Amino acid sequence: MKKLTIKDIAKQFSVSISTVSKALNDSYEISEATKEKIQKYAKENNYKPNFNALSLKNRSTKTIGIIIPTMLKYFFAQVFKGIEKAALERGYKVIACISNESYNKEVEIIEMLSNGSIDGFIISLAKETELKQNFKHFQNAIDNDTPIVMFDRVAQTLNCDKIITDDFNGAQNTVEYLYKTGHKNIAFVSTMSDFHIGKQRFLGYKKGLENVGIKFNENLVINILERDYKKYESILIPFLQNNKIDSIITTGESAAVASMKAGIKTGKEVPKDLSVIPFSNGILARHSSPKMTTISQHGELMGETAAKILIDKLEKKNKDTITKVITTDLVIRDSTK
Amino acid sequence: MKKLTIKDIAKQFSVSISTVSKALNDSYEISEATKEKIQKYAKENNYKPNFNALSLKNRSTKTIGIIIPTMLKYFFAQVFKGIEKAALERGYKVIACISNESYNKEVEIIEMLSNGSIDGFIISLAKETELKQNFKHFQNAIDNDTPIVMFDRVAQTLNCDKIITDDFNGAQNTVEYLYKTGHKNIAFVSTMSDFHIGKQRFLGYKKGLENVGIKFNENLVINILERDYKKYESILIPFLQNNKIDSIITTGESAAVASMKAGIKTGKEVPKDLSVIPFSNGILARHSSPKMTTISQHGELMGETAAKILIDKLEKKNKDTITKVITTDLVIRDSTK
DNA sequence: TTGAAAGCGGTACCAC
DNA sequence: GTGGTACCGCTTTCAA
Repeated sequence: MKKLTIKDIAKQFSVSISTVSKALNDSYEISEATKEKIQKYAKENNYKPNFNALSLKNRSTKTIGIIIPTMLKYFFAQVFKGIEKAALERGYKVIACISNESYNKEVEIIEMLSNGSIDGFIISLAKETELKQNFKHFQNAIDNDTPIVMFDRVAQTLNCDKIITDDFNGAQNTVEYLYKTGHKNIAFVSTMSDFHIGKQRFLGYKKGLENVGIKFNENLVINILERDYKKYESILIPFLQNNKIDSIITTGESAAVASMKAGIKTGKEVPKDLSVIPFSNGILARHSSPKMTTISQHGELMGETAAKILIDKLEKKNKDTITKVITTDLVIRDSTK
Repeated sequence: MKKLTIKDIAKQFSVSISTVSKALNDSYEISEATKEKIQKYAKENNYKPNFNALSLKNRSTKTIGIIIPTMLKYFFAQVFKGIEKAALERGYKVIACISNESYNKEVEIIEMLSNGSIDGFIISLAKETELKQNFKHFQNAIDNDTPIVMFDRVAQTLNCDKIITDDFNGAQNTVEYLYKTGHKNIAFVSTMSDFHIGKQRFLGYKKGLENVGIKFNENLVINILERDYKKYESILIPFLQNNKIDSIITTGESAAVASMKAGIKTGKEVPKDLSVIPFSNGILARHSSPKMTTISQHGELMGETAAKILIDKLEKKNKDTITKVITTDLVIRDSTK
């Protein structure tokens, strides 16, 4: 069964295609009688205006391109959910692409979609791209009138809308919280020291220490490569043995789980002897034992916000370039005393 | 900067648009000299044939529509990764939509995309749809020449390609494995007894018991509603107290984590007194303590397979309706003795 | 109130 | 080797 077109309907009623088009769009030019019968027929036969014809005509696809490093991390899946939801509400579709942390893949995807497939992009940087600090492919898109909204891992030097987590304050507040609940030897475990957001979290940690009057001790900071995820525990055990530590802030969940395990293996009880708080987005935190207190990031809200800002821009409801900060919340569970 | 079109190039060199079109497509009709200069100019100015014009002309969008219940479960994220990868390799884009387990949302999405936006669908049923067993919206799409490939949660009664996990054998083999490693009181915890795949897993469990000569005991089977996920542990504690159980197979990760916790709270050691094996897709299993032995599902492979089968169908490389079974693997970790 | 025709950006057939 | 033109499905202006 071939799809019904305006032409078919026109033939059916022996009228012109313009009459049908106007009738379907409820134009005042067309008589009630004609409109009614055409609309009825269209509905009954499940007529749908062809997407590509419309997009061609309108020079607008009502489609958003998403480029994210992975869908396997809960945070990104959450953001995606938010984007998809907000987009659909406003009649937009979402083409989702995975960069796999690769610069080349990112470039390819932009190329592929820069042919009128999409009206705008929502992007979080691939690790490689962030290290390279090469944003030509994005600048290109922007120059071609394709707006970009970046979230979480954003290109500092690129002039586009941005949604970021309040990483600095998140870390700072957490240090203060730990201090208030009786911790004096607060360690910082980072698996993203190369990333801008990793640096912000570290700076927030330092500032937090300063605020409560604890002297910064670089021995209590450890940077681990994310790709060494299998060795987290074996790296953290000596770290805990060789230093006096009563609490740990980590930049992610896996490192927090490993910290708790390392703590237990070095004879500490969580949270009695060791409190652990990750920046996190939920899934492991809620299933570990004990369940973890987290610096929660509101991924879904980030996604919704990104979509709204992009669509506002596409529909000219907003012309300025804005950077929106989404605050973090400390969600208290059982890994802190 | 407006996007370059064939017309612009034609004007630039004072030739006709057909000449440009042919030159860009490297037609033998055009002189080398002309081809060269036009191709060079196009490349330098980043010319890209307009997607919507092409789709309109070719009646093919090279785009796949995905409808899945959620992206927050690791399994679905894995499948998505596989689809996206395989699709991109063959020059296809992917529009991803979330049904949120809702029948109405599923219908809406199909409606939205059935206007020439996509060439075919890859779908995993929303829970509501599976309960309703109402597949009209899918049948509609198929009747309109839009092929559908279903995976994991498939519509039994719908005539379309399907990719399924070998749930029955996965459970059966696991029972046999547990028996061989010295377990006699094997329990079955299901959080998807309403789903077809849940039933298959249960039947496989029963068959496995039969194979090794253990009499089926319905007291060792418990069905929990997934929405009661917060109560898993409190439901499982009496289950473990009131029955003699030395091992548990669960249909999902969360229930397995809860089983281990319940086991510990009732004085059992994992895996010494209690072995736990979930059907699973990895993330919690690898971070729990102890790490869990799993019946692994190969989500990414499922996704790749689904994409390939759909694209083969779209490109007429395959006309038959096929059902492909992806086998499970028992991945041994530390939750079994 | 209805219809003809141009145009969105391409491709491809047919003339020249 | 190059150009004219119809067509993909739809909207919109202008004329009837």
